[in-house]
Amino acid sequence: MKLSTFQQPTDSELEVLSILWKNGTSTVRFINDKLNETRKVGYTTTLKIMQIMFEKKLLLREQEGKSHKYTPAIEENAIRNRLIDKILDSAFDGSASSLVMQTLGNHKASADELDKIRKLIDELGKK
Amino acid sequence: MKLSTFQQPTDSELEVLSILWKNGTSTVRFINDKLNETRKVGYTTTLKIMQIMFEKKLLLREQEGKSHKYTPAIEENAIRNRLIDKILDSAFDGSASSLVMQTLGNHKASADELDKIRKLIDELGKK
DNA sequence: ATTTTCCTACGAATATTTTCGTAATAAAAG
DNA sequence: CTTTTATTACGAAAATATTCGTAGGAAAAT
Repeated sequence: MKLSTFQQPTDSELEVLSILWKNGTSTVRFINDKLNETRKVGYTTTLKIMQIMFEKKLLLREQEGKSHKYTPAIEENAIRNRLIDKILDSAFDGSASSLVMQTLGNHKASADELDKIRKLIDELGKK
Repeated sequence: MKLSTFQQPTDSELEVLSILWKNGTSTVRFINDKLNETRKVGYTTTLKIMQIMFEKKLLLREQEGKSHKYTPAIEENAIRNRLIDKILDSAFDGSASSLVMQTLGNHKASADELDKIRKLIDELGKK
């Protein structure tokens, strides 16, 4: 049993969260610069999205001089699980093993990574 | 290398596709009934979505008396891969093994399924 | 001290997705 | 034959997400 304690982030919001998870607490300026490494986004666009995220409680913020510093209010793993659940539900008939196999089949993993996965499977098998 | 030959389905469109993949060629009426097992949706809403999908070439259709029968124009696996790529990119830093481990960690798989995955890993390891 | 730069807040325009009402018409039922 | 039912096409409303312009003001540069 798990109840939804936060709103599902949109695609744009997820981009912002990813940058924050990777780089830690940041300003709008920093996030906007990062986004612009990939695609053109206006500063006020990013600002607006982050303000909305703050309202939705997806981000925390604190004053820092004239500007704000933002921090994710939710854990990366929570969102990861959410996303996994969503595609399991919508496209994999709820079958986790299908998702796993399809993923492994289409994306190279190093011998090292395969080993880690094997170990996890062994663990899971024991119980 | 793979280039995008079809448009990404929206969430609603994906629901329709799932039903079609599971049940085969169907009418709007059938899809709408299925959808209404889960949530309330008007008939013309479903009709409209399927008409748009036809325009986008996500569905094929053929006349059948007064009505149409629709068939998916794209393969389930193509969409599955698309969805996997998307969340890998947006939330898993591109790491397939992270996605796999997170999935296994959070969703029970039967001993049988675990076995199949193990075999796949062995296969992949050989190459 | 004045100008320029940088930030927030706000509102509105744009784009996209989802929803449904209405009209036309064909088929089925009576 | 007439009425009821089922279906498509179409357009537009509603809901949601994204984008950006403008104004106000604080800080920094000149």
